[in-house]
Amino acid sequence: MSNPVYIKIAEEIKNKINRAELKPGDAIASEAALCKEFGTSRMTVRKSLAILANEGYIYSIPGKGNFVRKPQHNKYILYYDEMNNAINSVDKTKLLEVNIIMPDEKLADELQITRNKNVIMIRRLFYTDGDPVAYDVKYLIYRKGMPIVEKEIEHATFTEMISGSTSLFAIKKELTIYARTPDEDIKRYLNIYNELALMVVEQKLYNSEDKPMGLGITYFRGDYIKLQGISQ
Amino acid sequence: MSNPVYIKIAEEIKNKINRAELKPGDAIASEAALCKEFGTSRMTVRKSLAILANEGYIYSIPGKGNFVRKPQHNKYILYYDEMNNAINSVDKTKLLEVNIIMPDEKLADELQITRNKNVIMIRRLFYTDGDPVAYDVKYLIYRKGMPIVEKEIEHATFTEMISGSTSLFAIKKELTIYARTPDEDIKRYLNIYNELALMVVEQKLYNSEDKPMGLGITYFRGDYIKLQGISQ
DNA sequence: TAGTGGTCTAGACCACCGT
DNA sequence: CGGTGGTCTAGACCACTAC
Repeated sequence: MSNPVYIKIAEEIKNKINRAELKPGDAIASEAALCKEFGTSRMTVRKSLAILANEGYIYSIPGKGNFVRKPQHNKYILYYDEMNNAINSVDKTKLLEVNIIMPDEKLADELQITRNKNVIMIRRLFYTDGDPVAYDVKYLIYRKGMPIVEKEIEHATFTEMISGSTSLFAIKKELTIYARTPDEDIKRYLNIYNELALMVVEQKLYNSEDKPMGLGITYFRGDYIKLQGISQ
Repeated sequence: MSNPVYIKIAEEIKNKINRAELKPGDAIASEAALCKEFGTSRMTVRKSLAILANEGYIYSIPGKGNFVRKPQHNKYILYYDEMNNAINSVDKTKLLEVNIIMPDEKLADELQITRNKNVIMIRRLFYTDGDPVAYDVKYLIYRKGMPIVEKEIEHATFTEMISGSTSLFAIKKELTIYARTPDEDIKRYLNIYNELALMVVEQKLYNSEDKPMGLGITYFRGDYIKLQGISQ
């Protein structure tokens, strides 16, 4: 164990919190006190505290001190990619339609545009081992420089579609996840003959000015998708 | 704008990345070079770089330099609480059963215990405006000091149930989310008379030694739950 | 006024990488 | 070897809080 000092200090405080010697709301020793206790400089102590703050253990109030935070017991990390999930990955896609459409009221509202703006609609089917597992619709607000080449669109995830025209770092995305029963169209597309639930995932993309760039809705066969989240 | 220097440096580099002047894999200017460029000390520059690293923009290789990271375009933050979601919150609960059981093979396997260990099973219904919206089953490995008081159990979320006996900071949780059609039991519990999909959320709790502490399965009516995730 | 955290400096030594 | 990032020091000044 030749861990840096600031790691050791952070671990020590973390243990105190985990053993409940320090409870949420409690003040932890002042930076000066920690310097003395560990015989180190203030910058080192502050580095430890920065780690704890980053991991959600503590927060600081200038002029007062550092305090133990109430744990965020409902925050999870979720990895979502329409082509890959915990139990399945898409190995083939089929382009059903690419079209320029005028949005209906609901879509115009979602994309925060007027109804006379052009929107690219892309409808696809995703396959695994020859079976259709998901029906996918994407709506993209048309802008110049956008590649509407079928080759590029057919196999791309939502983010990949717009990666040509925008830096991926500048994008914000929102997911909405819910369960539905399929309508007749989707039953036909996904070869559903008996009762089966769908997992629906809506993806909404925003540019760096928080304006919507596109909306994607993917209807997965319930038996072909599991999403997984991990706390913190 | 009287932002600290380290914020300005971070923003400047961030902008270069967002404008694609710096692309994934590119090396950014060395710390010494940045010190000169911004007329500041190395610790200040390093603070800026620490922020960028934390936000996923860059990574560093000791002895080589700092490099622009490929954006994690599939990572989302999800807030999940079995009692509250984007479109609904539970206002009443009903305790169906609390029992000590011996786990079957599947459960014993999930909880990584032998089949002769005691497990607390809690079955509940969640209500909104008088209607049942979710059926909830929790399995907790029994340990001393665990409050099996019905009052405490009836209205608690999974994390709240174990918060008495363990520090919440020490807990890791995993979510598994999928869609299913209801079986006859659940149809009866949730007053489902026609086709309706269920959203199923499994919660698995681990202690600080990564040993399972409990498993919870919540079956939501599809029309009463939406989960939402935000990128980064 | 004394104590707290927030920012910043100008050094230092180290381990690691490339030539 | 020189250049890189990783760690660490011993100061400094500031704004804020509490008394």
